[in-house]
Amino acid sequence: MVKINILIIGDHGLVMDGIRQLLEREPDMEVVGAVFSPTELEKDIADFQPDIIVIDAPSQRENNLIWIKNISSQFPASKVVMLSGDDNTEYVHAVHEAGAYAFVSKCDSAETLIHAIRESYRGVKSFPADLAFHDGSPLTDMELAVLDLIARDKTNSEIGEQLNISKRTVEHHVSSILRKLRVKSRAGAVGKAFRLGLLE
Amino acid sequence: MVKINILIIGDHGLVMDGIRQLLEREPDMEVVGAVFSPTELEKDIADFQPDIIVIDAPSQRENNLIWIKNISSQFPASKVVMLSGDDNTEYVHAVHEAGAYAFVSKCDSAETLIHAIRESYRGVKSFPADLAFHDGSPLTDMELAVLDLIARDKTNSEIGEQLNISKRTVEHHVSSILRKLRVKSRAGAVGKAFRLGLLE
DNA sequence: AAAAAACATCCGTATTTTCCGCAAATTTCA
DNA sequence: TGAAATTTGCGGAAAATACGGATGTTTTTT
Repeated sequence: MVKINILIIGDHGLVMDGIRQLLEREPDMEVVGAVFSPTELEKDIADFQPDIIVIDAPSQRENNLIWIKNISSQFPASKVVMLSGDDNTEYVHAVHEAGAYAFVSKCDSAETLIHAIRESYRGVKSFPADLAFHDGSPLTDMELAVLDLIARDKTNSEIGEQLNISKRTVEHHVSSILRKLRVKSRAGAVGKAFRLGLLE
Repeated sequence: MVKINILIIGDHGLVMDGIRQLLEREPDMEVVGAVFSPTELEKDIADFQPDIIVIDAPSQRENNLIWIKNISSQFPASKVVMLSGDDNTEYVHAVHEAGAYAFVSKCDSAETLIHAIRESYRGVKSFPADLAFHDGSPLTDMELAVLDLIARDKTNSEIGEQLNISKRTVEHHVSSILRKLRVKSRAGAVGKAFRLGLLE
């Protein structure tokens, strides 16, 4: 079985260990790493290749938002689940705007966190009910259009003709798609897109 | 909207025209061609690229079976819907064994034929209820294994290592996959495989 | 049991496509 | 007004694909 790879980011070793224990009890989850407020977040993500990043940072709330923005824009295949003691509406909204997939209050149960991780992995966002959200693709409209044509057996040149852009521009979109989905090949991108529900 | 491309093969021009009229009334279907008992079936399939081939041949029953076998083995992306006036059990069974996706008796209604075409297009076989059938992949086990790894972002070399075969052999399987699914690229193969239900 | 068909394995060569790095102008939107 | 998106170019290495050819095994058919 393919497990959900989870990276934990936090400040409190004790709390992070507790979360790790909680998640390791689940047969479909694996904590591949736990790092303290990272200075090299990109490297950590590249190393651990997490499907889910659980951020548990009681302080430095601005930093959290910056991290989330960076992750969701540069590594959208790693989905952020925010675990916070502060659940005022503005903050929750800011976390969502930043691109996180879930917001779980520390007042919630462990089941809530686990459920939020599974849902995020499936591409479904989980936020407090008082906010209405839409699931967004991490890809832009143009990237999605390109990806769709890739899945329909088109070459970059053909895609360029069809979308009235140059072959070179298509190549650029393709490389953005590969980076965002964290794959090496267009075939891998198509596979991942179907599994993530981006295509059907 | 992407229409279902249909090629009609038959002996009786009048009947074929009637079928064409029936099918053209459906907004999601397009009859891309109609040929009499073809001498160059391969060429016709390559030209018309049909999703569905409706065979309506009252005579030469052996030929029908041979055609179906050739189509299903060499061009499995074109699914055969057999339209026959002869619906004795042995013949229905032979048609199924040959690799057709549906068997419709001429005693049936037009709706039955249209439904059978849509189901076949989705990869679901339609045969008289007295026979039990299983949907089969047109790909061999090895080809399916290769295709799965392609969808998981692997290169041919990586696939070779993983399956303990040479890169060359992988290339051979890939070309078989492309031919059978009638696509030009591995990315197109992955897209088609997901849509046909070969992968998930 | 023998013949035929399908499957799996391997190799060479030539061409096409993909993918990456570097750089930069224009548009769009919050 | 910045940040993100879109657009395009050049050049080059790597991967994929097409086109041939060859051999042994397994399965199916006769």
